[in-house]
This record gives sequence, structure tokens and C-alpha cells, in this order.
Amino acid sequence: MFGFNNISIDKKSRFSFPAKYRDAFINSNENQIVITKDPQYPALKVYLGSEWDQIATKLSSLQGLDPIVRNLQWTILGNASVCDFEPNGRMQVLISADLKKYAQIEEANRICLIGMGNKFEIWNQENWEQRQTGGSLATEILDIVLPESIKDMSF
Amino acid sequence: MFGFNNISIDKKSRFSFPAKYRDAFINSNENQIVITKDPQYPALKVYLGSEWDQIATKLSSLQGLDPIVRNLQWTILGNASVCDFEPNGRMQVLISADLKKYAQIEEANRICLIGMGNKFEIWNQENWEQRQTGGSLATEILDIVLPESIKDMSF
DNA sequence: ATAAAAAAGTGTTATAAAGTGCGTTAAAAG
DNA sequence: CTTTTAACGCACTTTATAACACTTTTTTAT
Repeated sequence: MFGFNNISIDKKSRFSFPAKYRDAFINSNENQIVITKDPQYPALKVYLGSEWDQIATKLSSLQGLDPIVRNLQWTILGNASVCDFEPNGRMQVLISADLKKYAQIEEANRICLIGMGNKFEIWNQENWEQRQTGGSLATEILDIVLPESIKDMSF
Repeated sequence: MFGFNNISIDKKSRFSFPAKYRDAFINSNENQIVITKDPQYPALKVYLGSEWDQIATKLSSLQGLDPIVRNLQWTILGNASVCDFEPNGRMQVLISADLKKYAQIEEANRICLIGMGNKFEIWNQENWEQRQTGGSLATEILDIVLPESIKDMSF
């Protein structure tokens, strides 16, 4: 599940996965998709249900009294939107108003869906292009110092 | 049970859980919900009855002579409000005047309900936004040095 | 101590908004 | 030219919320 896709988003805030990923979804037997905020960039992460379960279990078991852990829990768990998903159907997914706002795709009728292997990212088109041509974004958060407990996690 | 929800709170201080969580409540066979204070932030924690039983049992068994433990016991156990809950019904819950005051939602007719996996948090909207955009709140308590006995607990 | 009044809590209904499903058209690929 | 995919539009369903009515509890005054 790799590659760049410029796809439409309808009036009700739904997009459909490109058909080329259908076999992969069917093979891994997914029936849920989870969308949440990217902790560093104004973008969204899209996980398969099985992948999400692992991340969520690990992250929610960490000590929430640590402020950095708590922040990651808020961002990733607290903004996750779990969607039923039919690999044999239209593979449509709804993006909440809140997540659209975060990814700066409130007005957009097209988005960039980037396949990153075991997950996808959703970007506003301008942000993605700027990022690819070396520019940085005003809203980036890069100076996170991670506690030991999450150094081995990959979001 | 994940994700962000901006929901209304009626004149009698009730809110209803969004319908998307109904299946999860039914599956875990819950008939009680517990609301209490967050020990660090001006926010509320919402636990499922089963989850609460574990936390309460563990926390109340700890040595209360340790001032930090004692404080956590007061905050979490001493402010807990147990509500009957019908997963098949309206999933409505009443918030006491005291808890509303603590979370600074006395006047508000909307609150933020954040699904964090095995629990929820309730926030005043302004506080939540400020927290998410990196700001800190006057009332937050971050310098807790945890005794060994609770390092493996997650509230 | 009792009754009346006020407040707090519970439950129901109606309506607008949000979300879902599906058929049709347009575009792209083979 | 045929088949597949993507996008759009519409109808239907579900959900959220405000308004209202009723019950129970608490407070106040006599």
C-alpha cells in the first residue's frame, strides 16, 4: 500500500480508497479504518484496524501522568475516528469536521492520500507540495523529546 | 472508544454519549458509569463501571500515609459520582454541580468529550483547545513525583 | 411538624442536521 | 470498443438537541 493519490472528497466529507488497494485490504481482512491526527504535521494518519489496535493498546497503557505521554495520548487516541470499512464495497470513509480542520482541508474538494506501507497519510495539497519541495510548515512541531517508554513505538 | 466529540449539555446538566459508542457499551455489558476529577487538569474522567472497579480497588488499597497517594485517593475516589447507565437507552449522564465547577463548565452548554480507549475525558472547550495548541493552563499540576506503588497504574 | 413552594432530577416527543446507501453519469484504463 | 474506476446527486435513515411535562427531593414559611 504505497504511493501518491490525488482524490476527491464529496460534499458529505467522504473519500474512497483507490481501487488498486482493494486486494491488499481484502487479504488482510480489514473491516475497520481509523483516522487520527498526525502529532507533528497538519496532516492525518490512516491506520488499518489491526494496526490501530496495536498502537492504541500500547499507547493507552503508558503512564498518563507524564505530560509528554499524555499529550500523545490526547493527540492520537483522543482524535481517532473509527470507521466501518468494507473492502468489497465502495471503500468509503468519512472525515470529521474536526480532523478536516486540523489537516487544513476544510474547504478542499480534493486531498492527497499517501500510501506509506502499513498506513496512509492525508494531506492538504498545498502543504504536501511545499513539504516535498523542501519548505517547512508554520504549524510543524518537531522538538518533541520522547520519554523512554515510547521510543520504540512507531506511529 | 476513541475520538473527539463536541456535544451539548442540557439545562439540567445532562449529556448523552454519541451513538457510535453504543456497541462498545453493549459488548462490555456496562450498566454503570463513573465520573470523577482528573488529578492534574481542570477536567473530568469518565470510566466504565468495570474499569472503575479495578482502579478503585487498587487505589484504595494503597498506603494512605504517603501524601501523594492520599491526595490521589481524595481526588479520584473522593469525588467519584456513580451513575446508572443504560447502553440500550439514551446513554444519558448527569454531571454534578461540583464536578462542573472543577472542569470549569458551569456556564457552558457544550463540552468536549474525548474518547481515550478505556476511558473518556470531559473538557471545557477553551481549555481543550488551548491544551491542544501547546498552551498550558493555570490550574494544571505537572510536578507530581510518583511513588513506586502507583507507577504501574494508569488512570 | 406540616404544607406550600421551589429546585432538582427523569422521561418523552418533535425537528433539524448529519450520516449512509445506492444508482447514474463521467472519466480513465485496458 | 469494452470494462473498470471515480465522482456526483439524491433519497433515506439515524442522530443530536431543544422544548416540554411530570416526579421526586429539598427548602422555606407558618
